[in-house]
Amino acid sequence: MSSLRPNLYRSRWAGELRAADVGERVRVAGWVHRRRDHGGLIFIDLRDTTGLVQLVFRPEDAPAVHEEAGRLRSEDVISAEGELIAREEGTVNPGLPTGEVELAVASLDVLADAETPPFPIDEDEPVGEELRLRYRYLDLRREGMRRNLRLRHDVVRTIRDQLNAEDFLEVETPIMTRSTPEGARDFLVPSRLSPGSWYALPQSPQLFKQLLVMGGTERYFQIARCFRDEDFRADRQPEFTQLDLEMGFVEEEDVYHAVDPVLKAVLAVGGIEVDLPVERLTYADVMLRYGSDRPDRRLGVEISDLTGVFRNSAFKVFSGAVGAGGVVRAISTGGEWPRSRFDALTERAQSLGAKGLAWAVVEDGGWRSPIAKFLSEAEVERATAELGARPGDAILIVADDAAVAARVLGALRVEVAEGEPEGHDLFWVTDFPMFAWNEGEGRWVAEHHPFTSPKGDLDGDPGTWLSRSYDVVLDGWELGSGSIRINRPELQQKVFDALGIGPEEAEKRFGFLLEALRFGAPPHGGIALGIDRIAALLAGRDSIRDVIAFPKAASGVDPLTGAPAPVDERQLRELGLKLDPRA
RNA sequence: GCGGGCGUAGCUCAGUUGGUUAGAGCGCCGGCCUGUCACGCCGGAGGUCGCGGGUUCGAGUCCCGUCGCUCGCGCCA
Repeated sequence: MSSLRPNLYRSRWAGELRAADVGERVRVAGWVHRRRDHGGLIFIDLRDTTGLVQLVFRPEDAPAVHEEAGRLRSEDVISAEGELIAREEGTVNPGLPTGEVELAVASLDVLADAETPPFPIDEDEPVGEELRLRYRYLDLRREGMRRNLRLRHDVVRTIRDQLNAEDFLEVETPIMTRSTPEGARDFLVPSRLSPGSWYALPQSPQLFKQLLVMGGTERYFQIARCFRDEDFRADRQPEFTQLDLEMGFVEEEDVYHAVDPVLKAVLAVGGIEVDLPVERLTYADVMLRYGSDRPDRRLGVEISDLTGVFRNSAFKVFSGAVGAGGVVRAISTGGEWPRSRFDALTERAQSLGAKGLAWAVVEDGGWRSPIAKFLSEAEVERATAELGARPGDAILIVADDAAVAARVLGALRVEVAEGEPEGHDLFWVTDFPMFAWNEGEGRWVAEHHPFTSPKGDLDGDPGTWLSRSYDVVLDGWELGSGSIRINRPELQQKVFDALGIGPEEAEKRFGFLLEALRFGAPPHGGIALGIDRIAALLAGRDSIRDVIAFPKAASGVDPLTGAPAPVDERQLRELGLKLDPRA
């Protein structure tokens, strides 16, 4: 901490006092972190935002102050003044930055009393999350959260520094905007002045950043809050923060060129070194080899395609799947498992949508497996070779359509991987399919979003189109995602058409975008990086809640404020709203 | 919407095959203690075993329901 204006409460930061300051009259202020009352001597560890310093109260120095110190309790707020003294030899605490000194307190002000906290502040032992969130202001006093918030700050500051140096302009976009239902569910805000009409909170500043570039802001960024009304995960909150970025007159390489150094600088905040340029893999490649578009490659196990081996197999489960347009894929990994492990994995595979899971253990003469008797020697031999499996290895095989096989084996490879992954793994995934078929709705939906430039045979089957989009993945986490956007209205409408959004509906929902495109939009593209996820990863936390000051609990409520909460009848009336009595 | 795990003292947890008065560590309260830094020693208070029902002579433990928390699936362009 650099500057400090000495005032009524403090003349110095507690955590910055050093041997060089010995002899100085010092006043410090903060919370009672811990007390050690020896009856005679009393020691108090005083905590402020910079750290701890030991206060010592000696009855022979100031009897009244000593007596008052005896009444101090954890988390009382105090200001203490006295001479900073050197600790005697043998009483130095090498574990504390201020361990060579202590403050001999001559006067003490108790600024506020504290009730006993519901959980310990002075140690980072795990505490139930709901309790932590209910008393978040206490949780934030703890070392772990203080470190996490600092880390997050460093991440954001690094991003700003980097982009400022590259002449990006930070621009704010609206929080109250228009609902453009395509993708996640919107949070809605009723309009008092236009009863029956609603604002929506932005799922991302997507359209605004495109409009900014069309508006001549060729390099835009924002640390943007985004809102999505979907169910929670450890890495998903209804409101979250993105680095949102967009550039004009660019192709993919320009975006990588701009973002790679940002990634390098940001990850360096957490001590992660990466070499540039960041590696690039295609979607088709990662889906085949890892069964996921955001694989953790450090786990080692890779998926092998055995479709060719079993195309004409006498085992109809395999050849039948291939005949129906599906695939046969497998993973192999070391270790002989009990039957129960295979049963459990089969159950897991089925819960992920597989019809079944074939398994085998490689032995010298062939496979020990319930399906071994259906397979020819040649098939077993080729499959074993393809997998690179050795005697003792377990093999898990899925025969299904490609998407199911990828999903199931992608999950199983994570499940069977052994040991803690070491190091870090950062890469781009490129060449995503433009659309995914939504079984439930019976239509194509955009894999990224409908403003992404497609590529491939645009006169052919939309299912074969690829998109000019890219994700960046670190250690199995999707850190961000972006694309080169459409900059011509007729191509935009073509994509809308493929999505089943006719000209009339497109005009209604996205008319302002189509109109803007007609006024001369440069080729443009950008990306959004998840700040919460990056911070959580660098902090070594599984949950982004640990890097958000005031997150919602997994149930969607804020245990601290009680949000969401009912509102007054009067407020509803003003908004022209009436609750459905059935609700 | 679906599935897994959890719910016992303020906190973190243990609790055997269903069996006496439900325990531990930390915290809290009181006492003692002048060099501690996870201070130490002595003593003490503190429980709707999430809630409701059931089985049983007897339930923290078994069964059913329900609520809450959490992780995942669906969902999340």
